Amino acid sequence: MLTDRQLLILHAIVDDYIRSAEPVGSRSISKRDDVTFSPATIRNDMADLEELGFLEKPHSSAGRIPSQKGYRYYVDNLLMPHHLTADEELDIRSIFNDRIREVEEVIQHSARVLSNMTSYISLVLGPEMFEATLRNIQIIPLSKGSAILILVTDTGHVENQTIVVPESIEPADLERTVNILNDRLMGVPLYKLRQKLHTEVKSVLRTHMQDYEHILQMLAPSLDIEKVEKVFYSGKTNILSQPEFRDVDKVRMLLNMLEEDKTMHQILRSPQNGIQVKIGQENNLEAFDTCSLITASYSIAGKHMGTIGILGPTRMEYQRVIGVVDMLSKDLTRQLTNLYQQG
Amino acid sequence: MLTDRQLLILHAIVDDYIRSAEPVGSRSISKRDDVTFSPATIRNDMADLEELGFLEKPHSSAGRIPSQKGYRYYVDNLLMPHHLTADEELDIRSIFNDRIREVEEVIQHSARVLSNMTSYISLVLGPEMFEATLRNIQIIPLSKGSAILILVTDTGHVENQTIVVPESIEPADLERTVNILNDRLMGVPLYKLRQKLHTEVKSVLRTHMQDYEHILQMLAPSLDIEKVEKVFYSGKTNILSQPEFRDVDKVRMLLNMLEEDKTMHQILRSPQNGIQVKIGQENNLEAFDTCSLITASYSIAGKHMGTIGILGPTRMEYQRVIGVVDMLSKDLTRQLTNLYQQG
DNA sequence: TTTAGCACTCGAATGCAGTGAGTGCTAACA
DNA sequence: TGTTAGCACTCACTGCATTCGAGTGCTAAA
Repeated sequence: MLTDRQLLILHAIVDDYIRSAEPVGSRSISKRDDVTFSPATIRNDMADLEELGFLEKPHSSAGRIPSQKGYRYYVDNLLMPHHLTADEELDIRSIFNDRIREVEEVIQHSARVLSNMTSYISLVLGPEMFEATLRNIQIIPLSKGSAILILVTDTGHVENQTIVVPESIEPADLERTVNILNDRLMGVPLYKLRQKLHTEVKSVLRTHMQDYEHILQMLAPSLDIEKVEKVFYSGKTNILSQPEFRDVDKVRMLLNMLEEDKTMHQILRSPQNGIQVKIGQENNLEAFDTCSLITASYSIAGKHMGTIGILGPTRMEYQRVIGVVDMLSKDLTRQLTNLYQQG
Repeated sequence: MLTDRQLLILHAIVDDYIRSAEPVGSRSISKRDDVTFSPATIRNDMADLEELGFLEKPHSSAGRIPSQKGYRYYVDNLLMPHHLTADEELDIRSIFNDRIREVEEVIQHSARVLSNMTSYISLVLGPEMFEATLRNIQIIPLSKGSAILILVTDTGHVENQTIVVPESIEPADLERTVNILNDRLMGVPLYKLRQKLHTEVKSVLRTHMQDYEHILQMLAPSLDIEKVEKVFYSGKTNILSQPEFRDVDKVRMLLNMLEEDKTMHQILRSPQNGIQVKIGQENNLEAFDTCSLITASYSIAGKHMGTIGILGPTRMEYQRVIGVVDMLSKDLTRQLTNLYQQG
């Protein structure tokens, strides 16, 4: 177990390093108000902390920097809860000041605010529309052979696609089809649409419509909702101000990774509630070896919607970021639930 | 006027510099197959070209690099038309291979292909829905106090917003309202919706609906379509491979500029037809001083839709990029027109 | 157990030749 | 008169030696 003094020193080193990005020496720590020991004493404890794996030396004549294990201990045991400043509260409030027009708009706005507040990269997954249920379906004829198919979910998400309408199908047929679809598919989760289409809807269509084969063919590809959701980012350029990203190659590696939708999707998809902190190699991704990821999920009426998070260097202001992300995810959940809860 | 030899040398220097990004010396030019003069002769012409402003020296003992004026002359007078390679044609074709589900999807896909082909940043403005006309309007009730309003344009664009529904309005009222709106607003350009709402629609609503004031209030903000369209990018990280962007500060300046939607919007908005090439300071934007922008517009059935383009260093492969952008914009126009032309 | 003292380490900064790619100028040449 | 060979000159870049200083580890004294 670590002694009180070792804890104090570890805490001081992490704090200092997060602020300055420079290796921390024994002398500078001994000068802090909350530290009363001499540099030599601190050096001894630093050597111990290094042996235990909490600190590392960039080279033998430099100060110490926290290791990944050091950050982990700091986050798990030393962190005090963060009380949002008045400015921070205002920033978060500002998201909900405007009239909410669209869920996605709010989420993206949140990402923007988050990256501005923290100077790191903010990431957003969702809203997760896969498990949402269908509220309404529309087909709007556009030209001779094409129409727009629109799906509205109970969470207010709108999905639209162009579909090709076979010659043989009349506007009146489309109208009847839409009525049948709304009648039979309302309340069905999106991922079950395809299946329902080929069972229940098929048999109903057969009894009512002459050309039901063509209609089925027209609808099938559109109702096969894919599971891939886009990941949104804000503040990608923020990391360019961080000293650990002075190196263009490192920046490129990181930014390229962010373009890999599948990987990022996987990393962000965490149905777990509450704040999650992944430090350095805990992300299991080479490009993120020197980054930390702080995420929280948001939901609508208890239904998991997506994830919002912050990506920064391992040398990150954990306390503040955790506080802000936590608050924002809770506010999001409350406000969206408020707006969309089943009435 | 420039002599033939000077033209040859200017051409050679620009070509070489575009390839190598290194100042070009007289000796290396004299070694080219198409050049038969000695380095000394070439030096004389280089001095002349410098005096005329077509070339510059980074420092007195280095080779020459093209000036902005040099690039301009190169683009205007020396460039040969580019014949697309088989691979390039394939890449462009690939955009239209998949079933087209959405205009925006195609446009963004185009941007991605374009940035991959060129290794520069591709930008896309549009599709321009401001002048599109309304094809259909829907209001889908969501919960007690909220609904989704959906606008479909003749170009297949779908716009949706959440609206707040006053307590006093019944579902039946909404349905009647939608019918009136479709009856009166179909074919109206989006930018005239607001005006029409307060004149024609207002008077019709008054005669049919008891609570028309509330309904107007509910609709007004949603039909006030803003003119701001988003600019999409692809390949932002590509410039990190360019030697002129070794400097993180320069990268940050450029990428930050790309986030300024208003400025970028203005820069890309050019109703002019055909290829446009803006070199360096011609962009009138400090962050773009060492960049060139190549743009072309695309349209649907003769109606201007948006702009697609490439942003790279002034040391850009003009010939190839111009060829590719030109081809793509024409293909886009053809394919989209095909799909959405008034039937 | 803590601290003062001291030798030691090593990266960063500085100064200084040497190198070489490139230039401009002059004089000779076709 | 236009072209070219020759040559002195410029200047970024590289490598090397030197200094500087922040920081360490160790030892011995308090």
